[in-house]
Amino acid sequence: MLYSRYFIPTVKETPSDAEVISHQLMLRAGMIRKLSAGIYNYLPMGLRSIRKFENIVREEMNKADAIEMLMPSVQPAELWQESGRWAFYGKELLRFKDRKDADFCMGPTHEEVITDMVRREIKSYRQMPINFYQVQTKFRDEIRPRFGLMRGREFIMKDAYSFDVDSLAADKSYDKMYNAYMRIFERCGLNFRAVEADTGSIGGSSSHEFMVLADSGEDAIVSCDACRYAANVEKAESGAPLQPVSAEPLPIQKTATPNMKTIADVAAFLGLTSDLTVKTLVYCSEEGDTVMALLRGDHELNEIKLKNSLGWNEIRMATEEEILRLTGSPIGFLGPLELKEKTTVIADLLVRNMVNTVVGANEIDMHFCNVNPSRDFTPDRYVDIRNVVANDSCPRCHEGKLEMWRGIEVGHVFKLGTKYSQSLNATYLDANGKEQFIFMGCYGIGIGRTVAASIEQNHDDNGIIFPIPIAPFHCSVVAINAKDKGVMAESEEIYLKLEELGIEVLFDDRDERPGVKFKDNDLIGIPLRLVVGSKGLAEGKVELKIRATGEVMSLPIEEAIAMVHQMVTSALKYKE
RNA sequence: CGGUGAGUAGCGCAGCCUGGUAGCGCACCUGCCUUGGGAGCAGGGGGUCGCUGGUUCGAUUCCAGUCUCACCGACCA
Repeated sequence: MLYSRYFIPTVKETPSDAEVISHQLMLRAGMIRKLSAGIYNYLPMGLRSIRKFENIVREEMNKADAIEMLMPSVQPAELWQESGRWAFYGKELLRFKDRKDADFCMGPTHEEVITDMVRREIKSYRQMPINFYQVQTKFRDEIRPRFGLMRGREFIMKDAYSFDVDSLAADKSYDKMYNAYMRIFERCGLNFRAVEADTGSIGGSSSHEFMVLADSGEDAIVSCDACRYAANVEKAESGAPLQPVSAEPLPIQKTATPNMKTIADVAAFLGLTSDLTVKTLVYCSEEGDTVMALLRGDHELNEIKLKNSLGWNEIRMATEEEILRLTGSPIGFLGPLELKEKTTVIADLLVRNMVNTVVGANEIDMHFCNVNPSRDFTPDRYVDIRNVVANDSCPRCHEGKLEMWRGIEVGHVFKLGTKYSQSLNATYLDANGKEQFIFMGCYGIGIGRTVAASIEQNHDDNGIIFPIPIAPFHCSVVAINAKDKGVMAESEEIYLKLEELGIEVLFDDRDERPGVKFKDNDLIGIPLRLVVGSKGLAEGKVELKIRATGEVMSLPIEEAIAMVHQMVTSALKYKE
């Protein structure tokens, strides 16, 4: 490709509205341009990288016996009403009407559509296992789109759906996809973790997320430093053992705590550390049911765990008025004792063995001291409802400690069970002629997001450092002086030879000063660069620079070509 | 959805308080010069000042409405 005839609109200045590095660099390198909030044009360079990654995904999907197809991005409301998600999905689902006033939506995912197709076509156990996938543009009307391709509203996703005769077979399909995902992200040279995850609005029994480690990641994850346990904090189980009872219970005592509304205030006022107090939170369901959650003072509530333990769809903090009605007290002095109205009380596991702790008295400026669970109050249940923290002991091996990371979710695999096959009535006949529900799994990869995550992980002050498998071009040939006929002729010959070898080359033939060309080539992240100048040519040499390491070699022309060929070939060959 | 802020040339910004018809840097075009890390000189093109209405002799500037965008909040009892 001739740079002068291609389209790479680079910019020197960092656009003011781009916060994270990948967004800034994708804009500066001319890969994307914003059309509207969370909606982007993919310019040629951006598209090339995206296609590269898509094709890696396709290769691995095909290798894992998934079959490519393509479903529509516009979907009829009926299917969503049938599955129950038309009501459940909320505002993220972009809905609209056609000219006949019929309801439609932009597909945020395709479980309904694929299940509908499968229930019409798959009738026998002989037709399974089967797994369909597609690479499709999705639309989710995010509350707050940001970070460029990282959290767009319109985005490209690979999604796959497996169909099996029973749970055991479905587990096999799941494992196959899990392994394919491992290969995909390894092939891209990403530093990532597969972690246990909550299933969220997709539903299902269990799932793993594939997380690219990056400080800018929107998710917190933990991994054990001794065993293989790793999980999203939303899901991570608390493995900390109960503290042994260390003190004699003292008589309960009501104490004035004027204006001490936070745990930190109360603890400081009483001369305690916050882990010796109990914090009380009140939450409500959509229907207005309330629940009181008790946690050790230094811990955070995990809303997802609480929600799941109650079996509620949605959860929100109670308002001041609701709290006043329930406890008779303003915020800051809440506790499980002497409630005005009866409510469910759920305490975190670690609250059970606390001794002589502190809770609010449900009365302004008052707390109870020397409170002892089960003696002074009994929660309805003790459940793990807190967020794990760094250095918690591992819930699996109990030997290691948990480490915390930030991660970007680039892939997610789910075991769906029969959730959708039941709601959409997708059944087959087994070997005994008996009708059974199909077992499903679904598997997503954010295509654009993975490219962004890769940039997040691979860049320096000068710009992007693409790994060869997803770089828009493998190598650039930079002619130092476009007016020097000898340099141009030699550059072109090198360019053609490399292309003949199947290498994707960007030939920078522009009539620009060398500095401009070097800056652009660094910014757009081409992994290998051959510089052709008159001085080097006098000795029959060109310069090979490796973007990632900064390593520079002056080599005879043929050797340089061979070296590039060898480096590209070995980078693209994936070792099993 | 709430809070804050911003919309002026392709990009980044100034001007607005104190109304008189718009400017800077980069980018772009022409010419000269230059060619190993975003050069220099000279000349030039490009703006319904987000949109609608109001006040005024006159509005980018003041007022009202509206649209768009960005940032913050939804880690707390």
